[in-house]
Amino acid sequence: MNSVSIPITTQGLQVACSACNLRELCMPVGLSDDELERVDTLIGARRKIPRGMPLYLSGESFQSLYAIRTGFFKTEVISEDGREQVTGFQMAGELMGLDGIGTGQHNCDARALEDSEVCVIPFNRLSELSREIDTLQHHFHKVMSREIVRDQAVMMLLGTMRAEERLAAFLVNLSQRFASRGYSATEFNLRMTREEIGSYLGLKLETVSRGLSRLQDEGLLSVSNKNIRIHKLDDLKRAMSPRC
Amino acid sequence: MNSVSIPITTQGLQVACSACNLRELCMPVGLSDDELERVDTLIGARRKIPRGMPLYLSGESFQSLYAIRTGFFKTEVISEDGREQVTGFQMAGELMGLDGIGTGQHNCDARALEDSEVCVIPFNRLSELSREIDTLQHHFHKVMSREIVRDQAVMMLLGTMRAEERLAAFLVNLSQRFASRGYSATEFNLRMTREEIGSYLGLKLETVSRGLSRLQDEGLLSVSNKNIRIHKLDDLKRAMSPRC
DNA sequence: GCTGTTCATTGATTGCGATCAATGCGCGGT
DNA sequence: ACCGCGCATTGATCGCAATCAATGAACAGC
Repeated sequence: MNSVSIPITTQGLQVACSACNLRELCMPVGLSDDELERVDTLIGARRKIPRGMPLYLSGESFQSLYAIRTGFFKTEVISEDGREQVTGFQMAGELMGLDGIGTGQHNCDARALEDSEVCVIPFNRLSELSREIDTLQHHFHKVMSREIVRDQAVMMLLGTMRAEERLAAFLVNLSQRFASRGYSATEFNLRMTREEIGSYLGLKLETVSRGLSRLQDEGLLSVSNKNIRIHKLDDLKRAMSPRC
Repeated sequence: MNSVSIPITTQGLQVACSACNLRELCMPVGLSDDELERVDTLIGARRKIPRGMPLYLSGESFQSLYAIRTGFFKTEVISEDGREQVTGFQMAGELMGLDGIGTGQHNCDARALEDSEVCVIPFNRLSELSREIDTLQHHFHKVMSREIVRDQAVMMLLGTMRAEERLAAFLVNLSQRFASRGYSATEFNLRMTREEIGSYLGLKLETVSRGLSRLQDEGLLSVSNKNIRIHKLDDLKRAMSPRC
């Protein structure tokens, strides 16, 4: 436990960015000590979000970005005519709120799928600081760009893949993100319901359920409620491609 | 013709950003004369892209963003397993290439659908200048953010809408973009084929064709090859919503 | 002007995923 | 431990869009 050496604030236990174990995920590398110190001042506060509660809602004024410290979120867009769609699932180290910059209002709901904690990053401060620290500026631009690329990958999934392929792609993606955080790539618990998976993948919950059962029958994985054990990750990756 | 008073360079006829009639579309408003002058230096060159030719291809090293001066483009992602999907259609005043910032490589193909001309914006110069000019920085962040929001809207289209609804949404979107450029909102020529529309909307070309015929039968519009005349824009907007 | 090619339309049929429906399971609350 | 409710699974059927197929229209090249 390194938290004993960390300053305690009114917000509770605080870990500076410079000491955060998620640093490689959400901060640029190669900052000088001086720069790192200034980046530490970026984080305005922490916020704990209990499971089921919103971090922000569509229409709320945009002030800050949020970096997930612990937990799991979904973002969901609700259109004028009442359609809902999950646009993403976010986990530790990922940034939320980028969609609010354009209009000054949040454009989707962000909701915790389990008890979570985020770092609040006031956008004004980030803008200022990124004018002074090239590396930070470039890192921020990269993060936004990667979000665009991620969205394009989802567009391709929704536009061209069949149900089982989408499911395989979804699971492989989760697997990789867990792995890059030091968790098992082959065994994990889903934080979201079948319905939320379906909404994200453009499928109905029954189709998601059937797809998982099918992948299980094929021996690629085992499903037990929210627990997933991937037995043949290679084959699962192959299942993302057509006619195999 | 105001071009007689404009400096001529080796690139041919040049219009400074400060004098460009697309300024409101691709540049921030509220710049001082001094700032405007510096923004003028941003544009490295012009490039003419003949119909069918690529502006850039996936995998090429990313150096610049491109602002469309005239013409019409599509961007297309090609996945490892050979799937292709049109991820967007871009017209005058819109920015292309944002997806390349994250990896340093272009991530999709950008191809001219008609003879086109773009302003080349070296990304390094844009980064530098946006460190000095707050307004420019903020504008750039807004543009990126809006791209994310746009992509999310496409995700919703692909995830939740039926064929005819997608088609209506597509046409209404085109209509609005033409209108905001001073062209007719109700009569325009499509620059892309049915197949390209289908790829963008996650439909087959036959379905696109049938959908257009159906909207025509319903009296909402007339189709004659690539020419579209919208008769009832309000009803077309309503056709975006389920069961009407 | 003719020809070949690309693009578009329309019809017939198929098949995947949606829908409707019933049952089962797990978890939180008391 | 029991109940109640949300969540998940599985089956039966339906319907929309994909697919297969044929024809026609537009357009570029010679």
